[in-house]
Amino acid sequence: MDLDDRKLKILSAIIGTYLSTGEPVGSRTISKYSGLNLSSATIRNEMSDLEEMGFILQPHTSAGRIPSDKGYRLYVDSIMQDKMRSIEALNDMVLEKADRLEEMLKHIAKSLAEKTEYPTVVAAPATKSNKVKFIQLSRIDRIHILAVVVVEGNIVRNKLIEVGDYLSDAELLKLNMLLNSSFCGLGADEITLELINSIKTQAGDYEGLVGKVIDEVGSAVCQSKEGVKIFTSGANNIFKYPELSEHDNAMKLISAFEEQQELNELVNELRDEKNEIQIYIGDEAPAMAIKDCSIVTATYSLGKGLTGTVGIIGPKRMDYENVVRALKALKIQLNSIFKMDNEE
Amino acid sequence: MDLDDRKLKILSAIIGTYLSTGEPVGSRTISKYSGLNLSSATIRNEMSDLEEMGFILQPHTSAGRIPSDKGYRLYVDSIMQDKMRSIEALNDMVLEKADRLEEMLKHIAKSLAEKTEYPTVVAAPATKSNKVKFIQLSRIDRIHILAVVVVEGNIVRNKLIEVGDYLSDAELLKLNMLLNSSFCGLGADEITLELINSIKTQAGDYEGLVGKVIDEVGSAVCQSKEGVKIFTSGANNIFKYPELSEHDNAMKLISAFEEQQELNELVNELRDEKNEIQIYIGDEAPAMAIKDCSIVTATYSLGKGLTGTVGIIGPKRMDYENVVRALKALKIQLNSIFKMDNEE
DNA sequence: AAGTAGCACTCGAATAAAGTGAGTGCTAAC
DNA sequence: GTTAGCACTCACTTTATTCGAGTGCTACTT
Repeated sequence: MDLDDRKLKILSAIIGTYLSTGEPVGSRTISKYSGLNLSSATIRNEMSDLEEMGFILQPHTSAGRIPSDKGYRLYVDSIMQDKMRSIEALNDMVLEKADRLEEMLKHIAKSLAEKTEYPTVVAAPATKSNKVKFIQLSRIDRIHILAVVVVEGNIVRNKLIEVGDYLSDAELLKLNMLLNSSFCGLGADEITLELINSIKTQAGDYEGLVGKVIDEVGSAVCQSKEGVKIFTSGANNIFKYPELSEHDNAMKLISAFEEQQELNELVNELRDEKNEIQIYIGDEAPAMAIKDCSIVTATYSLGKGLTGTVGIIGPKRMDYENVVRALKALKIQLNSIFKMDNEE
Repeated sequence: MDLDDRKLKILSAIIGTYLSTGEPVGSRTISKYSGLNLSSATIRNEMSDLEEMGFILQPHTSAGRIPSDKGYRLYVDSIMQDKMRSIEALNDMVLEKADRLEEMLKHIAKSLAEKTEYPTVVAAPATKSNKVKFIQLSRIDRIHILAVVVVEGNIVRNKLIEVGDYLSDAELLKLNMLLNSSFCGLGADEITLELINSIKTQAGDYEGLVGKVIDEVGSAVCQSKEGVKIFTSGANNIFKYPELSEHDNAMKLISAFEEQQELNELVNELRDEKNEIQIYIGDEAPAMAIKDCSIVTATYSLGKGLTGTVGIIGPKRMDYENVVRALKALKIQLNSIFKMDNEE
């Protein structure tokens, strides 16, 4: 059977209507409001074909049709682009330039959730090899040393370390110089066990302390995939969509958002090298918790392999057009922000 | 009318039964299982009295009785202590000693939520006047200065500041000395505008930079009540209690947990000077979102006026005994951890 | 051959009616 | 004071009924 133009138009009308109502769509509705000037009977015949082809399905006999995953897929792949209506862009999404990356990401998650009315997930940038920019040990009091590690992208980490003996200023200075001269500019792949051992030896009495600092450097620098920080917002939006707020579904989703574990895996799975916007419908996404949802993700880049992921989770009947548009706009903003950071 | 011993026993039986079943309790149930050896008719008479006195109520005629807020109140105030069964204490709640306070608090919220199966809220310690312990500016690159501020309780904050001109090591050292000698040991009440102005003047060309640092010092030191960090966990537990997972309620609760705004106010409202465990039943707590819940809070102290709050939110029929016990145990643990911190 | 009107049919959802049973209050007897 | 007994209440369950949106099929029109 052939998916001719008319069938496509009808399918588009069905999906469009279903997106906004969430109710199965009947032939009469399409006949009246699609502007195709066809009787409901004709529509019915076409619908019958579309169903046979697997693009739509009936929840039960004598109900209207709803899009199948395959139907949604066709929609986002081909139909959507054709009708990209001109809607005001997302430029009013204020991204105050936060000086801390984390705050900014949190803010992004929140803005996006408010704007789109869907739950959002933002994963912090991760890279296989962040480079160390700066290390500093400071004495806080007699027994506490504060280690501050800054890596590229100006991600700051600090760790309080207890020491047995008092360290003199001179000793601290020596350690600082040792650490900085050894590590600055190095990425995870360049920090070898050999190097670490050599430095520990050089540290002499302070091997323990230096060891702890190096641990921190390590975790700052290699941001292991699993450990990437993610920020979520708008989980409560699921209550706006009846099909998601049904008890079991809601529980799964809320749990996933709280635990973050599954989201983390999901986001990593979905980290896309091709740097484009991606749409996963239903089972296409590798996460049980959202198998009744769709997720749209964008990979943003802060340059030099520093990439993170932004995702919007919604019902399958989510407003793909606007979501995609919002993510595209966001991507541009993020890129420009990073450029600003660099130029200043 | 008199609340004699028998009435008390019956009330206790009603509440006990209701706590575990969540269903209205009938006279026959009490007659059979309470061990009082009274007929259902007698129980009915007593129940009628208890209802008149306001301790229990009927959802509708011909239903069993459920405890009223007043009944719960009496229960937690007097009945509960009498029957403190010996249940294994909460010593298996592992509190790995995290070196960062935040991680520890997060961990506490999580453990507690898992242990009790209720949502939990932990508010970071706040005090009107934390004292500054240490300030340090470091140059990260040509245009970025990292300011690290440590206050008592070893809370570390850092802020990245952009500067127009390159600062030499000597200048940085000078600023560091100026800041440390000026602020160390001071609390929020001692940092006056006069002092700030004087320092800014001394900073000369770097007034702007120093101003930003002072802002950070200010926010670190006075941890303004509203801004206290709170950690939540186990919000998904509400789905275990039908009366809370009903759509509207669930939405309110989940939103409250996500926004944190209302929780923050709540926790502040409930910060208790008397340092004891407190129970708020239903409307007793000043927060709309949890008006159908009870909340049990404990105030923990890390010494020197550094107090935080731990709260457990559950249905009114929550297991007060165990929750109170868990919080008491937690309190002891927290106190001892802090002592360890000090002695080391 | 493509489109349409018409009609019988389906089946979930909404509404109504009937039945069930846990629970009550009251009274009278022990 | 306690209890057995009984009539009564009322949410909940079950069953039956209706309703209507929507379908598939057939026959008629163009």
